[in-house]
Amino acid sequence: MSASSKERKTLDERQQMSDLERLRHSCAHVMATAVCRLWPDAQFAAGPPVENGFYYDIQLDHHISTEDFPRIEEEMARVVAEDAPFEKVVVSRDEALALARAGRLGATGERPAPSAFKLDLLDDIPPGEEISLFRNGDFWDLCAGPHVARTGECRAFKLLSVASAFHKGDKDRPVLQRLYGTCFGSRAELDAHLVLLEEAKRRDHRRLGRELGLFHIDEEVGQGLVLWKPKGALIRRALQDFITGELDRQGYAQVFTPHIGKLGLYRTSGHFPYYQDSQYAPIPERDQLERLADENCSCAELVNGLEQGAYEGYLLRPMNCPHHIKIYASDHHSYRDLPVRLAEFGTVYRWEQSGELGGMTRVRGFTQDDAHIFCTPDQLAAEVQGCLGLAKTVLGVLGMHDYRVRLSLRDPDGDKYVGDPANWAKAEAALREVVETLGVDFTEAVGEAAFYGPKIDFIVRDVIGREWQLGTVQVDYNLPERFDLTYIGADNHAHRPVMIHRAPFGSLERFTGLLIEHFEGKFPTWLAPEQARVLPISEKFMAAAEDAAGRLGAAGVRVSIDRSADKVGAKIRLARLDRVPYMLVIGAREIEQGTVAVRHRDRGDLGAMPLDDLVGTICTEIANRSLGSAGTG
RNA sequence: GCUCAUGUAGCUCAGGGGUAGAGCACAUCCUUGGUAAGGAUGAGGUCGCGGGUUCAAUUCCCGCCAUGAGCUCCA
Repeated sequence: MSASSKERKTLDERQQMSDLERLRHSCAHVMATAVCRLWPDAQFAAGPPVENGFYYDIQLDHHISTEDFPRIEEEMARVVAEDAPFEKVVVSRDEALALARAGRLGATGERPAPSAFKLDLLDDIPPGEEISLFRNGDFWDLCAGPHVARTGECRAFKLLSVASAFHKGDKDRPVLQRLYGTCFGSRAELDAHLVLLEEAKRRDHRRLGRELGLFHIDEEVGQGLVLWKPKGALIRRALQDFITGELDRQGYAQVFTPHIGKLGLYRTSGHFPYYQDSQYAPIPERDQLERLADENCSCAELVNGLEQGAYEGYLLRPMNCPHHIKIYASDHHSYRDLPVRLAEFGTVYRWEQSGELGGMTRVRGFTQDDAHIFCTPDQLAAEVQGCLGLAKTVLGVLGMHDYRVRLSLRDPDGDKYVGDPANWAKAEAALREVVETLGVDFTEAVGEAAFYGPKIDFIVRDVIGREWQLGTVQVDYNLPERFDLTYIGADNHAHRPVMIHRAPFGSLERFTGLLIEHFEGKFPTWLAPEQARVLPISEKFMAAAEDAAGRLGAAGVRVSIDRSADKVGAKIRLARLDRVPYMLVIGAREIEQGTVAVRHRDRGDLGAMPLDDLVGTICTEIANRSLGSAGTG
């Protein structure tokens, strides 16, 4: 499917634009009018409404920067004040072509240069479909609409950012400047939205990760390589323990395998050299390197030799499957043994493009909560069901309900797929049947399947609205074939098992990043790196504080003592900034009464209670993996 | 990888052709306190890295590296 056909909406869909989308789309025209007045040689491509605003793609020699925003906004305000009507004019294709050739579309007057992008967009309009222009004052644009009545309605607007984008999302087409803005029905709504954007920044896992001491990414270590600091590691351990418990219950076997493998392994799997652009470069063997150096071989010769298998080397693994496959293949299997479920927190390395890296959500080295299930075709549906149930359980325990499920199918016209069409049909039917029983909404995405099989993905949004794939369940007919995997069936003949790749978290890095944003750092007690902090009123009560912390620690609670010379108010402030769920204040009063004064991160002052009561409360909360008040926001 | 922007103390940021500043954090001391910031003093910087222009560059120019937004990509 080409980008343009994916993006192009039918006329019907366009007419169904919501009021807000209509306003924003109109504001995009207002912005284009202003840009056109300031830079008459600007060429416009497409300018649609998007989720939180609108953009217009512009080709212009002048590089628009944020410093230009005030003058563009001023000009926009003028266009709004003029309150020109948006007038729709239906034209014939020939008329539209003539106007575009005269440079009159996306313009405030005729120009020597044709409206090249508009000509291109005209080409995409199917024969027979109505072609319309919209005019506001002098500004004429090829546009199906709809629009608001007058420019005066676009009062509450703001330019947000400028970025680049390829024309029609195609990297072989020209790079355009994409100017983003937003528009609301009222100034108050706009202001509320801008406040929301600011709040979103405060939830950003990169910021919280630093403030809470969870992880660090160091230039000298390498881009996209996450260092889990002690507090982040505690969260990860809690997650791994949680998932391990679920795997034990569901009959998985845990394995451990190395992070590298010989190139031949990946030639067999098909990942080398075919996908080498997204892998770290191979590690050639030392004696081979020395021999080549002696022969004054060039780099290109080395690369060619590695690709063709003339010399051997190792690869940082881009996925765990081949190792698990080799474990499966190391034994003979009867149909009675199946399914074989091999699980590992497996670390993989992928050479993601530098512009795509960010925080923990897109990294170059990450650990999947991976497992591979080898089963008979008949077992496939039940196994997939188990996987989906696990993913759903995991998300449910964490209070993450704002996700969508995507059933990714093959494009029947595509040629990138491997395997028997009958198997595909069977697998797709099985996945659809299972996902329907899951009790969540799902969408089907044709053409999104992996080349080796269909899959089901769990997709969540981050704090700035970007969608990320987390958990995934993928059916694979390809690798069992390539590695010639077999099991002996009841008929005493060798049969090909089906493989399922699945990872309910996706990767611990991405999942933890999204979890930080989901909880705004306020992890439920079972995940909180520091579950309780003892705050002695003064140093005089340090012994009592030590005693209380000792008893909490003995009960398995992660507890610390604030030994600073600060007053209680300051200690509470710091503990709250660190998002510690339970604060225990200890002073003369508590010692006399044999209690501790408890304050909860979200619930405030809980009053005095015997320490044993509190230990019981906290331990129950941890054992139940209770969400408490976390995750409700 | 592409376009644009950014890079000054651990963090958030101000400044600006004549080798640097604030707040917070940190250290020491005073204070020993009652539920979101007690006070004083001090330490801390090759102004991302490398070139160039200049008598002089952290400041201007170029290249690189990193970060951010968007695009493209994600087996």
